[in-house]
Amino acid sequence: MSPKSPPARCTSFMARSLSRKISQFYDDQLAPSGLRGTQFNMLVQARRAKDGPLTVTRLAELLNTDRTTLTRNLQTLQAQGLLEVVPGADARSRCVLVTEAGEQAYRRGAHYWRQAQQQVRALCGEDVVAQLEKVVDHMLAQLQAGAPAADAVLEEAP
Amino acid sequence: MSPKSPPARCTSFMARSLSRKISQFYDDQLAPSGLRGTQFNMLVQARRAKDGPLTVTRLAELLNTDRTTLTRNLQTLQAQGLLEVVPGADARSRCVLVTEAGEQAYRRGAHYWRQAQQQVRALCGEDVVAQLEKVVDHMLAQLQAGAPAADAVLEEAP
DNA sequence: ATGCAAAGCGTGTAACTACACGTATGGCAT
DNA sequence: ATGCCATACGTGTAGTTACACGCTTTGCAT
Repeated sequence: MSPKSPPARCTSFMARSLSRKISQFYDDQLAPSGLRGTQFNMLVQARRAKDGPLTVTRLAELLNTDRTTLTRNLQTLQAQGLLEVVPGADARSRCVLVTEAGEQAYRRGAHYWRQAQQQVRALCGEDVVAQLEKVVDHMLAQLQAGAPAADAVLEEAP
Repeated sequence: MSPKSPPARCTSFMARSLSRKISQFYDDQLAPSGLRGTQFNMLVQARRAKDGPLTVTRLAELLNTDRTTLTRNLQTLQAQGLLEVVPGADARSRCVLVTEAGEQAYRRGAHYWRQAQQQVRALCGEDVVAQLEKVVDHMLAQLQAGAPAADAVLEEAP
């Protein structure tokens, strides 16, 4: 028998700590552009609207966030005139569009974002960042698949 | 010359995505205890008060958060009667204490937390979680050291 | 003793996050 | 045509996060 599994550190706490520190780093770097990291990422994904209608729900999926969270976050960018939310083909859906000001903000932010990317790699090591990428991909996929599986147990008998 | 470095994915976005999903997972697991993940972690660290006075600032360091963030987060636990914040030896400082109700909540939460820890390991793999731990440790250390270094550039000439 | 920098804390403000819930539209079987 | 479920979305509420700022207390140098 295993003598006593070590009281392993909290995975959630680790992930949260890292997220906060890295976000602060990116926010600092992006500050001159007037964008926060979250906002820049929203802009990046919203630019996919160029390749076809982009609904709120679809954008939320791309950003790995709750749809209702995106609704709130879109508001700050709308207030700044960087995004528009217009009625979609379907009368239910609403689609996101990047305004010209939004495009400019994106280009402004992209410069500082690239700097942040480089600095993080310089600080932490290219290999470490690559490892993080791998780990995140794997864990997100497993969590995505695992959470519904837990729910299904309760819905097995309708 | 390098032909064109690939447009690497955003490290901040990866970290945030992982943090959100894992936090949701832990929050779900901890739900029966009436605690959120953040709250449970606060409780865990606050229990160090047993080994000597624990100031707000010190606790914030242990939790890798901004001190003012902790001030807010403590309020929800105080409102539930799980923590107390009392004047410290130093008339400036305030110290955190875990109440008896807090101890009970901790024990209740610890059960579900262990389950969450196990499930994450089962889902994602022991090795992957270990890798995450390594990467987080390394990156946090580097970012901690790196951010001040950037500031120092501006304070070099007083 | 005085005065001044540093330590320790809280608040105002603003952003990010998601669950529970409610609303309206669409599509399809009857 | 009707009815019903699924789809798409917003809001109420509550928790998490941090920066800028201001307050009191402490400790030390003058």
